Amino acid sequence: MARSQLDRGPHAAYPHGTGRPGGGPVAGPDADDTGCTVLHVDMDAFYASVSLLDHPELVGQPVVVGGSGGRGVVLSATYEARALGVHSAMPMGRARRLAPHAVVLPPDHRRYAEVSAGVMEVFRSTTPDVEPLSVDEAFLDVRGSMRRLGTPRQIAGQIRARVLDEQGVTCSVGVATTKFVAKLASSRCKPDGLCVVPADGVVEYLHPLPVGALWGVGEKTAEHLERLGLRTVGDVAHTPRTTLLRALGEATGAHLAALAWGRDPRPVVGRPAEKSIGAEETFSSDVDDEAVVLREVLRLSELTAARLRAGGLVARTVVLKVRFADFATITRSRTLDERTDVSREVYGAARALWEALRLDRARIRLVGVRVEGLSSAASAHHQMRLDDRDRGWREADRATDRATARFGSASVTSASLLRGRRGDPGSSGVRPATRPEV
DNA sequence: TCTGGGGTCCTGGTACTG
DNA sequence: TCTGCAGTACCAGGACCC
Repeated sequence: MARSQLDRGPHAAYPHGTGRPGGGPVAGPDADDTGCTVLHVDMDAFYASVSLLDHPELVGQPVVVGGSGGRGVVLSATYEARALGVHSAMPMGRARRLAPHAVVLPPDHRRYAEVSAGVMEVFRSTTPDVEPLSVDEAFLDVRGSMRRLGTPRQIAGQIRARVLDEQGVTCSVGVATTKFVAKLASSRCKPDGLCVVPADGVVEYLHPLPVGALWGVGEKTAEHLERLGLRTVGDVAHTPRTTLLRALGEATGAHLAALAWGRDPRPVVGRPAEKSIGAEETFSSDVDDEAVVLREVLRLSELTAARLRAGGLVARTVVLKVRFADFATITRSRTLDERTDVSREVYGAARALWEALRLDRARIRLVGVRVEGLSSAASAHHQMRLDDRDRGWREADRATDRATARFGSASVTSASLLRGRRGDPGSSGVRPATRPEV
């Protein structure tokens, strides 16, 4: 989806590959695709496009998808809304001022997952080498599919046609020799575009672009580079590597030095294993009541631990995140003696971290709970059987998971969470079973 | 002008250990 | 027993991406 700086940057020096002074197209739908076996497919305004499938009467109108609460941000917007200045991640209040007549739709994540699965199926029937980046974009390595399906350009065309035909939404495809350049190309031919960056045109394509086009350069790094007098990718490319390393650190400096010359050795691989799982929640208004904060920490701990168990994982480290009313954010973490997937243990660690902060009626905007150091539960549980310190809690969690799977997430909750919901209208029709307080 | 939520990666500091 | 050192783990924060 178009959310990065890449997407928001000014257009390429040779947009849509109409040509370059004194030569063939440096990039565009008709450029030479020899050796360009990496495709980046990015759905156009995905959430908004999918929402319009269920609201065809709104096609052609400015539509914004986002939370309707006071603190929501724009998840996606149609190109008609974008023309008015609305973009994703923008606060909803500001979007409403920019586009007062825009229709605001709430997100429908179930529907997005459905369409995403269909799109990914198109990708996988094209090549087994698919690396999903998110629900709406993926890298494809089509080297092994060319004999069957044609040139990379032809394959890109087939994918675009099938996605539109089967799912009713458009996508843009970048075709290049590397992931970075393919991603850049797809972002710069949106919407509903195709852009090939030929192997011998990469440097010419990259160097006029602003530094923000480099993958990993956000607002802060761009400012940093600007202070060094570096405004374009070409400026970065012609800066001594040692200077970049000194200014940006070893990893970032080396990364940018390579990307600026179009060097990106990362292969297209399947989705790597998750490294952390977490949940966070922004309160609808700032909270200074510790009991309210702890109830939320409990709910987030249970949610996080349930996701651990659903994935057959255990975690070693628990991280508590707190954002204050002034947006200052801190994190505190604790590494446990034993890996766990038990809600009570995750909450226990998170609560201890909260108490160690010793806050005195601080105004809290957000709390979050995250677990890291993930590994397979199968091996960890073998160890745990030798010391079944939490057998009862683990069994309670399993029972909760079964009830949740059967009756929905509202069916079982901790006693303290139930108290927190007192006065809320019941919604499930299933009488919630309470769990012991933790 | 007001900044969500789910993540990854990197950096620098500190503590621990052999 | 103490000290210095190097390697490693942990911790906290920042930046970035979608």
